[in-house]
Amino acid sequence: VFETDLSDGHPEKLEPPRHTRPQLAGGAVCMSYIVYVDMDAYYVSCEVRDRPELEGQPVIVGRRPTGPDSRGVVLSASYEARRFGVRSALPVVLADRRCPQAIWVAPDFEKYGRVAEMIRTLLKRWSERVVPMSIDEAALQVNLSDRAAVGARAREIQSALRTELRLPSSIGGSPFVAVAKIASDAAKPGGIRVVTPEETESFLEPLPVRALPGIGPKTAERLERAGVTTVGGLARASSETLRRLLGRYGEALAELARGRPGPSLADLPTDRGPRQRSLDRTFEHDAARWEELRGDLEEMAQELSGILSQEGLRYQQVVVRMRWADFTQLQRGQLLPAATEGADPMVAAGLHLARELWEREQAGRRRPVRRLSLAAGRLLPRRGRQERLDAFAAA
DNA sequence: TCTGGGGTCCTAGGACCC
DNA sequence: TCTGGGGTCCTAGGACCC
Repeated sequence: VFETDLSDGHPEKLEPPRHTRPQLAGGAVCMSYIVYVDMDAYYVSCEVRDRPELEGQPVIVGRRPTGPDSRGVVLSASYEARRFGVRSALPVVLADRRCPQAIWVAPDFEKYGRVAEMIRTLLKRWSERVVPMSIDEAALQVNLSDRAAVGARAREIQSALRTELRLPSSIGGSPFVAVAKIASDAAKPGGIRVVTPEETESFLEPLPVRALPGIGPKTAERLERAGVTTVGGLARASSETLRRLLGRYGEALAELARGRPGPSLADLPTDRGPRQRSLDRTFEHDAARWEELRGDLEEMAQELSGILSQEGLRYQQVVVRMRWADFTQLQRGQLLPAATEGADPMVAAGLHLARELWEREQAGRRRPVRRLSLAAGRLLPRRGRQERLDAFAAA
């Protein structure tokens, strides 16, 4: 999450922000801290919570492979399992090979969502501003400006999570959201790391560029080819180099590397509704016939529209994605004339789009399909008023 | 080593509008 | 008949995150 493009057509954004933004240069005024809470081995911890006998065991959340060509990856691994080289995103086949004695637990996402709500409720005890950053991470504005006080607060929070919810966590502290997150990573597992403004540069300097949120494998590789491997190196890179390598985004990353703030917590949206809902299905064996795709797509549209209506959401866009064995993928989307609900328009649009992608592939390389995805976008909350001229008929 | 399922944001090009 | 400068929206693809 970085600010970019401040000047393009948004003159109001050039004005100083309403709130006090922490500053590094020019004197430390009101360096109010952010405490960043990141749960350890979250899915596994949720399971251990319900089954204490799993404590201290090598536990893997994921679907245990049934054969050598089982598809799937590990969702979460306990630290005991990690000792065998098992980690999230590792193919389940390899995980089973590396740690045959592991205890496998099938994922229960509803549970993880419920527990996440409990965590957020607990965190609100220490701050009115709790911003969920993902299912297992949250940032809190704590209105403290002294490292000892922040450390003490972090210990209180960590101990409440452990005793009241029986969940382990790692906590980072910094006036800057991104630095607080990086500090929580550095504190894993089970630790607390507070980085003062004065320490920020020396804390970041030696880290690999990959430690910065927003730098993934591709960007790291591009940087490495230019001789930039550490955050310190990134901070020292010239503007031209960054622009050439990473475009406009590069400047924002370098600012972060130099220890300057990204957006403040007050700028991060807390409870914006979802942008998209989607379902993905990876075939056990790549699909080579249209009938297989069609059947699955209809099922997925039924399920997805059901989820949306449960959430009270209408959709105005339908997107279909296909991935082939070589992992390349293609997508086609369609904007509907109006926000709508129910399965029928989704089935119709989905089939049309999938057919288009399918025909295109049949005209060319005719690869079988590995994964099929269906997404609904442009989501709007359902309201009780008429949205379409022809809605009278339905009413 | 062989890669799931769910999301987010950014960018570039084209169509279109005034 | 050929044309500027500004903007928005849409689509597709890419990178990243947990």
